[in-house]
Amino acid sequence: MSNTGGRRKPPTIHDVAREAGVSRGTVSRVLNGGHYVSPTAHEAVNAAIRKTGYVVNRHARSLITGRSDSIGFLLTEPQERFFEDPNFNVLLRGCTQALAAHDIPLLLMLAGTEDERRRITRYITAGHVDGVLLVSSHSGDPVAQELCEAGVPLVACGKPIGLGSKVSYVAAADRDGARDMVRHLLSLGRRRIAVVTGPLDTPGGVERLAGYREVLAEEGIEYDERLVVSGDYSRASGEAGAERLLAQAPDLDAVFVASDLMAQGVLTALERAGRGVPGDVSVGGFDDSSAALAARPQLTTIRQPYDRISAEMVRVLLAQIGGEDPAAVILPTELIKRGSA
Amino acid sequence: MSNTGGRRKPPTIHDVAREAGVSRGTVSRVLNGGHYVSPTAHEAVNAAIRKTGYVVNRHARSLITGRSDSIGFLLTEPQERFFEDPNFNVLLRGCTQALAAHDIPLLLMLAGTEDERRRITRYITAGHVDGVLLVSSHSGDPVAQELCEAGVPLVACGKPIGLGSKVSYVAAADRDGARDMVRHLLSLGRRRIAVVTGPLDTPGGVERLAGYREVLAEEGIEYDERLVVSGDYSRASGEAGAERLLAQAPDLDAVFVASDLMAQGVLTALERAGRGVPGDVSVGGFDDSSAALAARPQLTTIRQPYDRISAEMVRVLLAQIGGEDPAAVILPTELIKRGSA
DNA sequence: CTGAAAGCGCTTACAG
DNA sequence: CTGAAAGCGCTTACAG
Repeated sequence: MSNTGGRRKPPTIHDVAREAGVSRGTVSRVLNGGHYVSPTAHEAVNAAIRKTGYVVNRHARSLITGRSDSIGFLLTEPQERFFEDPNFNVLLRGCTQALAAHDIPLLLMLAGTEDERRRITRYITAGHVDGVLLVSSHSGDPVAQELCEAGVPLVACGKPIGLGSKVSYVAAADRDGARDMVRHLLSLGRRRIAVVTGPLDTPGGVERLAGYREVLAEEGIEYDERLVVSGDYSRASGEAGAERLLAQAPDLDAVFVASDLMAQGVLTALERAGRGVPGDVSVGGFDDSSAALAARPQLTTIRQPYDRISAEMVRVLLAQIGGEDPAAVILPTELIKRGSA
Repeated sequence: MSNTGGRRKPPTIHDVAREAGVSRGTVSRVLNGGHYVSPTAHEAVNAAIRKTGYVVNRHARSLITGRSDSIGFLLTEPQERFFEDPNFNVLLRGCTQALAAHDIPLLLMLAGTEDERRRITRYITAGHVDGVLLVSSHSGDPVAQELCEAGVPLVACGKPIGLGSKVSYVAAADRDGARDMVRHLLSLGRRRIAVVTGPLDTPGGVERLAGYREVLAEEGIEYDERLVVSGDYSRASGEAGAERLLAQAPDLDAVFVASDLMAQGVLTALERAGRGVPGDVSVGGFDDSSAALAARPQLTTIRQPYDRISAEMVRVLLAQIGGEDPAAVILPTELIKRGSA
């Protein structure tokens, strides 16, 4: 207990064995599940562990098991998005906590530049982590590609475009969510519904637009290109997108925005244009991130179940590391009504 | 290169040695700085490394060096703040990148609950990381206390209250920043300047209030308790604080808010009360986080140099791990003028 | 400048 | 159920 200054050498399995009066093999067996150990020995070892304050040396263990018992959280998006988007935080926290429950540390890896990508790919394929939680849904991500080919267990957040079906992912039901929102806007009496999509090389970009088109078609409303612009999920792109929409289709009476952050930008542009929300224009977001509550008015939006998404990502990844086959998990979304629509 | 399915066994130092026609000791020497190695051997080893695609096994290295070559980024704040506060993101990213430049992975550690705190303290004191970047400035943080006593190299972000002077930290010049802001508000002709402080058990809470009081005293303006309330750095606490201020001191003509996020809340409350910003009331924030740009109007604020803060935290921590004494680094702030004051 | 050898702390067949 | 022993991949004095 008393550790006066400096770090002293921590006890090893050898110290525990001596204290318990057994061999190191027996201590190790207790540490690894307690199979083939007599109750007496088991107890003696546990007591010795408590007494010595023993904690396993993970390096020694990893050296022999070949596993690192750690997981990488890899972000290949441009750096700025990471700051700005509250969703990342929620995901990162959820994954860290889910892993902590398994006593597995999370290594944060940022691969923004080409150099970083190379370094990190090398690090991962060298086996320094047992698997990777991937946040990046742009198509043709070279890092994801390489990791896949190297056989590194991998779970993506959102369906990765262009990586084939052998890669695991966890995603929200984007299309259904979009459908719910557009139907909600219709139920409000809106007919000139514009849309600000996400990047069209991401599933969220493609699928949410698809949901929008589906509902319009089902209702016999003609698809009007002037009502459609794309953003990059940033607040600024939402603002710029709304400006283009107002110029192209001044008669719009609603905007479905593919992310809450972009919706914040849309609100700014509408306010500047003198359009009241929700009086003149209804605005619907997507995510139910903290941006939805920060917006004025607060955003009616589609909740992505980020808590469940992170938990499932960890579950699927650990299963895959354990030898299971890749899997895709789709989680339902929910319409959250607030002031903006 | 071609790695068809599955993870094959990576090359070891032994493979490199054989390829280069030298002993493993020589390979190791090349890996660790190249001292006492002939140019010929050096070249042969490098070529062999390239040819085999060798990457050092960090577990084996750590086992013998006793270092983990990894750093923990420890957050002991309640979880919610982590999401909401954009400053954390900037810090986390900056630290990750600064460490990446040294090829040192960052382990993200969240110690929100008592259980997590215990688990993480154990993990760290067991030597699983070489040092810790600490984000928590509440006084009497038990984790920080324990780590300090265990002799774990530690650098805090912001001066830790109650940990004595032997712990390293990097902080912005809180008091000076607050002084600059209050002087700016005075220069605008404001005289009834209110303040929403941070938690008074954090240096940011105490010091920014101190700066406010100093300037008022210097200008012969009486300190009025009704103009002072405290928040917890959250948006909601800013909103609530402004409401109390409006009730206690309806004649206020400016508010200095100790964080941008709280300032967003203040803006919401002022708007609801029908007070125009900056017409009726000038509002000054602190941080220059993304919240400052998201606010309407955009916030005049005090920039904390988070890029430099994270870089310095890493520098000081690595120095300390290398045997240097603890150090405190204070970085200057800057007044950023925008629309709110 | 270089090789042979010891040893870091653990796990895991292998005999008993 | 248990111990003795080999071995994971590396670094580092130690001789030369």
